[in-house]
Amino acid sequence: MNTLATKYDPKAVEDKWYKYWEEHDLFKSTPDEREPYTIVIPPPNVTGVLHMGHMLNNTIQDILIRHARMEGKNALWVPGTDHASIATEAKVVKRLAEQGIKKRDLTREQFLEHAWAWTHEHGGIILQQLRKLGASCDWSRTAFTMDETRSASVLKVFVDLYEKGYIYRGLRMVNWDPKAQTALSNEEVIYHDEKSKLYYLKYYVADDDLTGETGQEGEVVHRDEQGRRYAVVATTRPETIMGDTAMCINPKDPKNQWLRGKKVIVPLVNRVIPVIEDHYVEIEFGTGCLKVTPAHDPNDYMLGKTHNLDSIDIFNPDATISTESPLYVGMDRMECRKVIARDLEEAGLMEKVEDYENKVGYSERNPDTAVEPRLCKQWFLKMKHFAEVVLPPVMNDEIKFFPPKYKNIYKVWMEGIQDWCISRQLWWGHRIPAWFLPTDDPENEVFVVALNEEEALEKARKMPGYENITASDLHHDDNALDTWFSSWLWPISLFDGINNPGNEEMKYYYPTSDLVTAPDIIFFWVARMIMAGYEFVGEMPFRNVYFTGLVRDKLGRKMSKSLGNSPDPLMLIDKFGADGVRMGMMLSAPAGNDILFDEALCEQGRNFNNKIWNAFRLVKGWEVADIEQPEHSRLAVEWFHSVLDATLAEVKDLFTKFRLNEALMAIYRLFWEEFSAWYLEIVKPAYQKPIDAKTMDATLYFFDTLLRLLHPFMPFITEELWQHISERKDGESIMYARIPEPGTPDEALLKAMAEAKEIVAGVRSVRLSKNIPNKTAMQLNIVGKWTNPLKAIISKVAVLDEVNEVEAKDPTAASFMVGTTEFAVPLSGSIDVEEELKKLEAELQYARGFLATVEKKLSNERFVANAPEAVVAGERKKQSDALSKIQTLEESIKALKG
RNA sequence: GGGUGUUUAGCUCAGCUGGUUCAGAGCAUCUGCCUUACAAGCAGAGGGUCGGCGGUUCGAAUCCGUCAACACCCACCA
Repeated sequence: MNTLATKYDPKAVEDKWYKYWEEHDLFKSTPDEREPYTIVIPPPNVTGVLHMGHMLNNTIQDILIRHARMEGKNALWVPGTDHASIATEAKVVKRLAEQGIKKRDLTREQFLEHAWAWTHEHGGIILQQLRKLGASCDWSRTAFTMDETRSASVLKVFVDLYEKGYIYRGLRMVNWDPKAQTALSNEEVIYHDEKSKLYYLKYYVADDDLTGETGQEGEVVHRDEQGRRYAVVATTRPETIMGDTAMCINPKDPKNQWLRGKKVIVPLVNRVIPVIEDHYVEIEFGTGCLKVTPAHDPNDYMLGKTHNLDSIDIFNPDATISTESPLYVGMDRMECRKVIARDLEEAGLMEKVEDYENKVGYSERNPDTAVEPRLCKQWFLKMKHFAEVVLPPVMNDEIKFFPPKYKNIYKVWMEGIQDWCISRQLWWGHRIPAWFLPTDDPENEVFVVALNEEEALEKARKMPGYENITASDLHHDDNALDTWFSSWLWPISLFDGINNPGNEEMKYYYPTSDLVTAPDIIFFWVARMIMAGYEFVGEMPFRNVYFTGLVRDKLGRKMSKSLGNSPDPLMLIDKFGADGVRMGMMLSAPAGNDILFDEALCEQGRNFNNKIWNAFRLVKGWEVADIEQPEHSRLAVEWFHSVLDATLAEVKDLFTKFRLNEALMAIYRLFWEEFSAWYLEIVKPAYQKPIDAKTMDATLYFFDTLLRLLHPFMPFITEELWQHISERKDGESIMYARIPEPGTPDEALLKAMAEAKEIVAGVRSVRLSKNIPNKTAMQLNIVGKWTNPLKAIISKVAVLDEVNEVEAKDPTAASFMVGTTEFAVPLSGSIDVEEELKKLEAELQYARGFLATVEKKLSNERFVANAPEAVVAGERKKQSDALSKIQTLEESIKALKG
């Protein structure tokens, strides 16, 4: 008798095996003659902590990596973290603020010291957490987007792209995050529908001589009590009127013809501005009058350019009102909106206010902060060339997207691509390798782009007029690069392919195999990595991209801190074990759909662990003796080989399609149903009786193979049991055990077993309804001939002491049908004739109905004429089967009644 | 305002080019069992007009049209 506990305890084994794997360098990969299989991790924020999204994502990656390793490939999973420029800087600023330190009181160097301190303090926590999950990353390669190699790569690429003419500096209306005080790319702006107000403001006509009305139909003229005329402008942002430099109407708008050529007065501000005309203005929107604020709206900026308008920037970088404004200086924009609405109302300059719903852009990294359009000089990367290069390989599946619906999303983005704003007014990040030279004309900057200051100086001295310049005259650009400007190089820079092109590692590991990521960064990251791959290596960065779903709670809501519906992954691991949680994640993760996470799934995972554990206890408890192999065991071994082969083939196929949850489910059922409930029950020797060697060997082989199949999903318990199943050498691990190639299953045998199971279920059903204990051996009669080859199995599992062929059924026996064959279990006592009749008659009725539909089909000449022969033959078979079944039932009923 | 995807059992999902793998799986539910591996378990059972309507076809969950609901992506109507 074995002494193992009846419940599996993950805590006792998980850390032990992780340590073992690390100590024996089992995650490590170096180039060799095997086929490589490579994944680069989507680098998490260096100071972040593990959340459910990471959990899902990294579980999938680990499953793929472990599976590839067990297929004999040289599997490498490269880990690392991202410096997350804007998010990390925000955290550091916040912490400094808590200590009473303001960022602007620090020098760049001082600030960076704090940032590095923060990074070292929190950095890598998330990588420790990944270890708990079982992630088999090659930790010796752990990289950071701001480490030496990666930083050098970024600078080199910047200089290269500048020299190729793809990077330029331009004055543009950009998305400004007033909290972080930096520009953002278009992709970093998240639009939300928002309930707001539409304010209708009165713009009086300046020096009104009351002439100019056309009297045409449709003309709308507003007058106040004194008869003074005014235009009405609808706006959602009254606080920007201080920046108004024109009012615009559509020249074809009949309502506003009288305003043509006039000047109007900005309310409260009393600035006189011209009325301009442009077809851009929608006649139907509001009153057809648009206030133009070139400094604070992209469309207005465009109007300003075409109509040569002044631009008044009334905001400071933090979105408080600047001294350019005559009013409300220093007030926050949101506060100002309220105040100015009140003041306009009081001054009688507000026609009306309506409820309105519009879209407002928010900063991705500061979700409470509305983005402010702002005109400023930034660095941009021209994208057209890149988009043209990378669209075809995705569309023609050289790079495959799973699920493929993302191809279309990718295509639309590429076709409408805009230049990428790559500069950020931040310190935490890669400093832009540009140096400005002194110049008398502030409108025209003079700068050089170079890898470092020495080179910059050298380049500067070659410029006319700057021959004698010194290093102290150079001003290094203060801006940092967008974080994604380093992550887009990740699959290359991890192998040092930028600094050291064509090196051995690049040749071996690049292109990587699969990328696993969430779809929300398809543009930020996936698309740009493809661009970088083709641009800097001339080859795709990965062959397949598997987009996971979003992790939601079981009600389908997004996980969020405010809802409190986001479980802490480490608490889950503590409660259910890493294997249990991994399985819980995977059970709920159909390819490409969002996953509705429910703790109950981890429970199911834990229960499965326990099932495996107990199956192991059973098998390990058997004594082997030199005895004959029983017939039922021989058949069971043969049958299970076939099921195993079928599942091996199925799982192999599902892996190529990234249908991992289905693969797991197939293995789960194989283990629980086929192996535990059927196979083990068949071969299990009687209590305290030994087992024959042949069956034991086969069983251990099966168990071993099942553990291998399960290992990618549940690495810890499988290693634990695999190590116990037979003697292993130190350093040996299931991680490198091969998953066998599937053989050809014996279809006839599988079919026979399916029938055998039905017969067994029939007998068990009789037992249950007649209250016959499972231990009591019974007799089973078949009406007609036995054709099923698995009689021995049926006898053993259904606990039968006698199996006979009979001519006719004993009317007092309980009967059931499998296919067209009737089986009968003779009962010593009398059966409930009434109940048995009811059951048989119900079955008869069903069979007759079924026959009717089949015959209707067959009597349809067009069906017989048009349908393929095999289908018609199938229907005829159904017909004859139904007829024979009906006959059998009718006879039974007659016998019972008689 | 454009575009894409989804809708099949109480829940989460499979069902590929129309027909014997066609209505399936897991979980949940119900019934009976503490049967010497496992009650975190065993055995058995019930449960769906395949979102609605219309069409093509001998035949539709599957193809076409249309409507509806939900989800996501994109877009400068203040």
